Amino acid sequence: MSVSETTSNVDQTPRHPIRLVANRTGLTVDLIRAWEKRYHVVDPARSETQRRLYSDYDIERLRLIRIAKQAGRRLNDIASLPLVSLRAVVSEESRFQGAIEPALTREVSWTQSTHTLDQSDLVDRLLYSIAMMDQLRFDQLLQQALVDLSLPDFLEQALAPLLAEIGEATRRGQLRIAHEHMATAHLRTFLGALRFREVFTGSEPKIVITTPTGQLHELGALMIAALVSIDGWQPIYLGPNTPADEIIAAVKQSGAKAVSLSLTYPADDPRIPLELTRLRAQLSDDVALFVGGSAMLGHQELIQRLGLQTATTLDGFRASLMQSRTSLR
Amino acid sequence: MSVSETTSNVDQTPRHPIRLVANRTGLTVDLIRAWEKRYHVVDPARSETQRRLYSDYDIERLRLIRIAKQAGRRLNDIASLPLVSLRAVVSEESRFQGAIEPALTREVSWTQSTHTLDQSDLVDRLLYSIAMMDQLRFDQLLQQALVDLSLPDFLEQALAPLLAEIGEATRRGQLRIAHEHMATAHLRTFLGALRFREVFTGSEPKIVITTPTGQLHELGALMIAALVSIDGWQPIYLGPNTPADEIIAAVKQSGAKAVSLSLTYPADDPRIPLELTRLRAQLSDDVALFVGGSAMLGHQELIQRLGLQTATTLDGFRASLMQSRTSLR
DNA sequence: ATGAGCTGGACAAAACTCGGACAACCTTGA
DNA sequence: TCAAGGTTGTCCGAGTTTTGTCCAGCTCAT
Repeated sequence: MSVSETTSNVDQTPRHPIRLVANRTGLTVDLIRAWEKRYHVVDPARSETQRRLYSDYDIERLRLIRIAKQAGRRLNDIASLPLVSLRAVVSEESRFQGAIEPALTREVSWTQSTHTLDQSDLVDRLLYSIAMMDQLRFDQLLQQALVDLSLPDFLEQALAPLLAEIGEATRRGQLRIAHEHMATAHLRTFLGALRFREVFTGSEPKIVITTPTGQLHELGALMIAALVSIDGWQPIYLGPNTPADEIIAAVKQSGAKAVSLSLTYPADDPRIPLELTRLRAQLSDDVALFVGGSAMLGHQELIQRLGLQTATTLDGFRASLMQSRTSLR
Repeated sequence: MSVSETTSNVDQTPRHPIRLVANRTGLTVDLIRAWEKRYHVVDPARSETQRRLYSDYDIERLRLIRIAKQAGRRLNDIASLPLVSLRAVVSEESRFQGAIEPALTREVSWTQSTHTLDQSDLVDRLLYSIAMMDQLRFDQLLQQALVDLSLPDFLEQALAPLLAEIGEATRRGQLRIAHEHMATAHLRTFLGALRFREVFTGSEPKIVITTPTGQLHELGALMIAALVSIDGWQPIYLGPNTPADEIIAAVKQSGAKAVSLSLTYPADDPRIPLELTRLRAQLSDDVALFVGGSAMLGHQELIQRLGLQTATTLDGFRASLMQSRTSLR
């Protein structure tokens, strides 16, 4: 982190007080100071009265270190890594890359049990805030969960179960339609903003994300958009219910290298096969076409016949997408 | 145009007494005076008898400073920033909640923006970025416009014309449906995030915002949600297409004091009269019911008969809402 | 006349500083 | 397997700075 840190597009001018850093990183003020004292994780400038002043760069470091720590890294091992390596460590997650540091490639201890416990509790709390129609609380809980979990974990362990539970509870009459509406509208906002957590340079490969004609539910597609943006793709998000011809036009104009379609409801819409077939036929072969969502299961033969990529889990989707990215060059 | 910008198109005529400012900003009278004394946060004019008189400009300054403070800023750091920088600072924080880096706002933020957008030009540029399917540019332009304009001005002078133009251009075939989809989806995200520039204490009066059954377009409703939140209301946003019974349930459970419905398309849906009538009948008399949007015009007699409040302009809407707020106590 | 606004100053709570302590947890090696 | 020692989050106390609130004595509005 010393002088050797030449390349970084992150602002290094010190201007943030420690409180703001704590808010943004989800760390406590005490912890930020402790990390500084013990490991020199950051070296903030000082105001005239000795108040710490952090830069964007510092905040990014702290965020990444927090995530790496949560994935099981020891502070000692990562505290002095430059930002680039930290990014690498975090984006690799548990996958090994070897090129980083011998100390880092060793096995990571997973404390999964405590996590999953908290998770069910989280969903309950979220549901409760919805039932109370307490939008502020609902937002608070989502916010907190996002800080506590990495984005993929947040989507898979918090949001996906939550959506399922909301559907269930509404069907059972435990939630009114009004509750479901409020939750859906808020999640639409929340997920939409997630896409912009990443800094886009404009040089990322693009992926068109939408749902086909007749598919009105867009939350799944938005989850995908948020997810791919942390893996270095730039999503071209078209919202729900886009005809095949329009998807094709969007791909051509934007030069996208992939398309992701989310299918949820209705599952048996007769337009789905037509649209998928048309889409695959008109798209150039080097454009990958992903299909996901619960309604995908009913179209297995078709998907196979057309040679589409499918994704049953978000993680699986990320993996295949990663693959199709490397095969680009 | 650039340097002469101390005005930033917010009304600077001094007219508001300190009490009103306190109500609108959520600050105490003492605190406003203390901030003035210590940091010269504002410099209100005085009446002949030395009473402070604040302008709209002052009120917005105070609002923004309150938000920035809540995000962890120190008063000293922000007290003397010009209005545009304050807006930038706040949007840096509010763009995404939680532990997040500012993405596209970086070159905009903190330092004064060098170029201010020409109003007439703005909509054209936005349209161009849509036609190019350049989502990053589109977002950048929106973000910049929001820094240059106050929120009400942004909605009225930038967004409303833009939406009209998008509709026109699509009808004329100058934009594809794909373009319109992309723009709409992005605006949905953008507008949704605006609602959270405010700091809610939970003590604000609540207003349920939605569109009735059959009305699927939600951007108008979202504009309302963003707008009322700066006037000290807490929106309970239900998304589009909510049945009257559900609206009623939401009002009852949340204790909302007002309802705002946005009607755009289709204008002649036969369900509209039914839903409106039912709604007014079931809601208690002290709940104000506002109807707005272009499709409102076709239902004048009904609206009159039911005694609903209408709003043809956003400004008019704000005014009547303000009135119904003061009449609460 | 009663309530609200004005000023200057006092006061106290909150927030930040530092050094250090401590308990919970983990790793390691006998 | 258990003890020793390392790691790490949290807390404490005492001193400083920042910030919110309150007061006294005054003027002014209704």
